[in-house]
Amino acid sequence: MPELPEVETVRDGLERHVLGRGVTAVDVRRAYSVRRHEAGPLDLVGRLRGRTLTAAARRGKFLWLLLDEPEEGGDALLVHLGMSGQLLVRHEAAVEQAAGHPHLRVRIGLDDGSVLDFVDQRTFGHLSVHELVATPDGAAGGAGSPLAAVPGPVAHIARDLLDPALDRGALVAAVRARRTGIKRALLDQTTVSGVGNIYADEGLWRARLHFDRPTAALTRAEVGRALDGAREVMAEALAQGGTSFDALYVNVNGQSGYFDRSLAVYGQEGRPCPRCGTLVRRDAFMNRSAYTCPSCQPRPRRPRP
DNA sequence: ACCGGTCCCTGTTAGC
DNA sequence: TGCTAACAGGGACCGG
Repeated sequence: MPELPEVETVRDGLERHVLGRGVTAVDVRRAYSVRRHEAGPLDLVGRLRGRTLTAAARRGKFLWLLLDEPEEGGDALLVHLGMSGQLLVRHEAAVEQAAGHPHLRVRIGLDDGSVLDFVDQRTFGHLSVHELVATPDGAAGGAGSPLAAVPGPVAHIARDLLDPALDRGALVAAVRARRTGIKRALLDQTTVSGVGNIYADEGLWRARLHFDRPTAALTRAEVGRALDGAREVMAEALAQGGTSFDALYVNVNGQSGYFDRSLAVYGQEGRPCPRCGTLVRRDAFMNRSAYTCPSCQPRPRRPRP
């Protein structure tokens, strides 16, 4: 599934391939894929047609394309890829060849004859148009952090771990102020964004912390290790997968082979921990999974109250 | 205000 | 072989 590194790869690909292009047509094949655009598919089409794509931005797993001739404060096409979403630029013969793709949800025609296709098998992803709002980023950025203009639905999303403006000290404090387990805190988008199940588990393994350790009882150093671990794994994945947009066009979905080789615990139930050889364990967690090394990441003695 | 549980959706795989 | 259930999971939403 697209995690933050894949979303950043897509953003980078959009920046290099569709900026400056004008929107000539929008074909919404499945209304569910634009469900977050409250005024409906026809309104979405009207707000995009004739506009020019002027910038590609991202926060966490949300990405957006800024639109020209802004209204007061500007507006943008907001995209979330969900579990299986892809944004694909198609040229020439590929435009027609892909027109019948079974999972093509929205097709955006561009003024050079190419199209930007939103393909999404499991339909958790969505597109919508929103005006930009200013956010003080109090959740993670703290006082003195730069203001940011983001689409309305992103206003409550904290800065992500790859954001240069992230205030690490304030984030550590915010995590320790929570009354929950460390993995829940890492996955809470209002505290820090962009950390999904994979990077939470890998970051906690690097930090040698069990996912259910209470945040309030962790030291600043321990929280810092968990955040740094997640950030480092994401940065490494980004470095490995950064060319997939150019190379494939058909697949910006993270299937570069990186995960097969590099994941220490995620999806590795029953296989040896790369650090100590103890077999990796899977636990049910938040309607999904949590993977740990039982030796490196011992379970807290007392469960959280 | 904060926290935890539930649900949305579809295709693949495991199990009986 | 054919069916059902489990699973993948970010984020909106809701009740306590």
